[in-house]
Amino acid sequence: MSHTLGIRQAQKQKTRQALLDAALGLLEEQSLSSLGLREVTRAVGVAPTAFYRHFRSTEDLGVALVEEALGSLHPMIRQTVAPADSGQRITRAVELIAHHVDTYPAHVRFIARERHGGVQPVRQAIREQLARFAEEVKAELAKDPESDGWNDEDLLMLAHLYVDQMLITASLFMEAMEAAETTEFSGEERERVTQLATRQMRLISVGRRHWLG
Amino acid sequence: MSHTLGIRQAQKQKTRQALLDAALGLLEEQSLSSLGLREVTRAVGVAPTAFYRHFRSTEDLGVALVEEALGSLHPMIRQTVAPADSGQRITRAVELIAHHVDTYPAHVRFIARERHGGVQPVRQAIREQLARFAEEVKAELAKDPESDGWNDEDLLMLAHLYVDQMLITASLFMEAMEAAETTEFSGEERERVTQLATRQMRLISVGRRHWLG
DNA sequence: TGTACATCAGTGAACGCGCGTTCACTGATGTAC
DNA sequence: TGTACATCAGTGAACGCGCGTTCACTGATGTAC
Repeated sequence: MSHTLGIRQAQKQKTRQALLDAALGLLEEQSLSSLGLREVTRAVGVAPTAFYRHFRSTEDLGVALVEEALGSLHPMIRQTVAPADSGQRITRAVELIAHHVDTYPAHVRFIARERHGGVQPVRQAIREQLARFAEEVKAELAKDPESDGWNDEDLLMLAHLYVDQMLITASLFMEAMEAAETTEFSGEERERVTQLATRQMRLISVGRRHWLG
Repeated sequence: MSHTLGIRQAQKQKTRQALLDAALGLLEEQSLSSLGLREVTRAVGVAPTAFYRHFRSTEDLGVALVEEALGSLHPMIRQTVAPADSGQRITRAVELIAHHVDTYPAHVRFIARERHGGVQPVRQAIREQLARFAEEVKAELAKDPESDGWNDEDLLMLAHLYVDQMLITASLFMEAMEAAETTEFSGEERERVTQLATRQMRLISVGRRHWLG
């Protein structure tokens, strides 16, 4: 039978998750380096000191958020690079990215913001996870017949290009969402980003097909 | 004859520049959204209240830093896309980017960090300047014979791809520099980034050459 | 099943500190005559 | 050139406030017998 957590453990995890959620919400309008411990506990409704039962500092909480945010990204990336013919793969990838931004906007914003942000351990955690994703994408790409004759280094180079391009596209959808809240052109902006991202990925795919050719 | 500033104006500009320089230094280890006004004036050696003679807030100072940082980038981008044969153009572009990161590391870090940072007016200022750069790159690309048959939209799409790629490359050199301070493999890391960036740009150029082909 | 003790997530008071902002000021620089 | 007044970049004291961290605590949950 499955192991059930004790009441105490379950409640602790619930509070921890509430802290993570509250922090993610507060990070919509600021960076991790200015996020205050008291701010987070106030939003959850617990005493400031309760924070220390879960995290050493807001930096530490930030690292936990990286795991959570990139955990949600993981299955999305898997789907993105799953086999399909090239034209369809790109269309599907852009749709998946748009859907991911709709579903986890705060996660996407957090990663984009803190990837180059002011907190070193968080930057490093993001860099490590993205490197893992690139390895995974590389493994998928290697399965394509188009990858015949490619060496490992070039495949990894291409994988990084795709991963970066996914993040850029996610950021563009994010910006479009934010603009939509004030300018009422939500659908148009979104369509424009879809077109742009699709063409950029197509151009990269064309480059791939003619590489060394 | 050239107009000389009065002593008062000259001194004021000097203090203003000192505030900008100090802020840029302090932003190596944090984000703009956590930068304090008193921190900046303390670093310069003036009273906190002097800050208000130059900027309304640290946000306002941030917008001024965008102008300064992307002002220094402007001539670099011009050189980067200046005519040359394709192979040489890419080699030269990567060298120029590496040199720019060496010369203005704090500017590069600032733009990478605040492009998706927590301060909306600063994000917008960066977005506007990058859009201007993309327009400029597009104008240069349009001059190439390879651009025959390309419509405006696709040229701008390609220009954005190049601009984003330049920023990614700059970030990679930045990371390599930071890693070098602790791991003593400075030259190797740098060479690795040069190789990676060169190949990625080459792949994009191959895609360009065979686009619609 | 019941009892006695241990654990530990969350509390609440207290601390010293640096923050952003206000205000009236000073004294060097600028200007009018 | 000299004088009298205006301007204004930078000062320094003062303010109320929220911060991160410490500490001894409480009381529900867990465990041993």
